[in-house]
Amino acid sequence: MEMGSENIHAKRGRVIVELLKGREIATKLQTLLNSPDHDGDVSVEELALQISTSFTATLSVLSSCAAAASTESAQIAAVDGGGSACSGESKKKVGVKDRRGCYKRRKSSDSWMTVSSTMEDGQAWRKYGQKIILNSKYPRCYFRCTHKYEGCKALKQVQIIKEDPIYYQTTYFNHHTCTDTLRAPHLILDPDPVEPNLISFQSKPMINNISLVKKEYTDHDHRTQSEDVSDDAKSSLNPWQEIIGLEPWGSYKPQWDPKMRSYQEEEGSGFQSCGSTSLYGLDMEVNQLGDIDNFLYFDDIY
DNA sequence: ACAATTTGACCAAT
DNA sequence: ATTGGTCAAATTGT
Repeated sequence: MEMGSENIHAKRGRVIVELLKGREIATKLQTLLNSPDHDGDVSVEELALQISTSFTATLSVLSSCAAAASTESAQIAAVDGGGSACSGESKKKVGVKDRRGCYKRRKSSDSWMTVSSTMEDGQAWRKYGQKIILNSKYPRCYFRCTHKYEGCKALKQVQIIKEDPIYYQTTYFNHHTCTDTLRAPHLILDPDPVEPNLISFQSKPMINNISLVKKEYTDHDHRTQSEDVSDDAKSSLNPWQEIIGLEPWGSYKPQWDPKMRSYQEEEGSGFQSCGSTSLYGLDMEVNQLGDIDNFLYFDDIY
């Protein structure tokens, strides 16, 4: 296994997948134990073994993450501000527009990550790219806010991390600045799952902090009505109707100039890293595990 | 007709 | 040289 070559991003994804798997099996086991005459196709012992295996795999990934954290912590570190994005007059094919591909990573921006069983988040997005990602089974899709040309800088990246049931890992960059009237009319809610019922894993450089913060979260707020999720699909979400969020790590923050149709320098607001409720050590403010099902938020620092 | 998506090219960072 | 993020022409959808 090329464990060492795998980056933290990929490892994080695998951790999530493993945990999801484990919980899936645990739920199965629960069902099995609750049924009066459990003569299912799988034995209790078998399920227990699968859970154990899944968690072992998770721990294995985590320990390797801790080792790699220090070396990779700077991977998104920024080139300090200053020069324009496209300074050089480089060799490019004739006929190609000037600003193509010109962008620059920013030191930091609002960013957070969620894992959800649906891609739908109530926002109007427009896909602008897709990439095969190293060590990833599925491509990463790039979206920007539909109202980009009104100045909204919101972006997101979506990637399937697990199938059957399907899970999408979504990384958001920048909050929407477009007005409510510009958004989908029936979805005025703040879509940014910044401080919902959350679990945060903060690691500097390794995981040393877990905190849970409670907040209500209602599902219908995050789904469009036009988006017809079949009853079939809905039921398959349970009990997986959660979103797992991972905290912002540094990233760039390009500013789109609607008139110039180009990116401009800008430095923006810091992310309110829900630190107000972060605590050291393992702190469970959520009364029970059931609450976690609604929304998980991982606060993770590289 | 316009709007959204697809996809290879392009660029910065590593 | 490789990788990931973005652009924009071509294509598809409405």
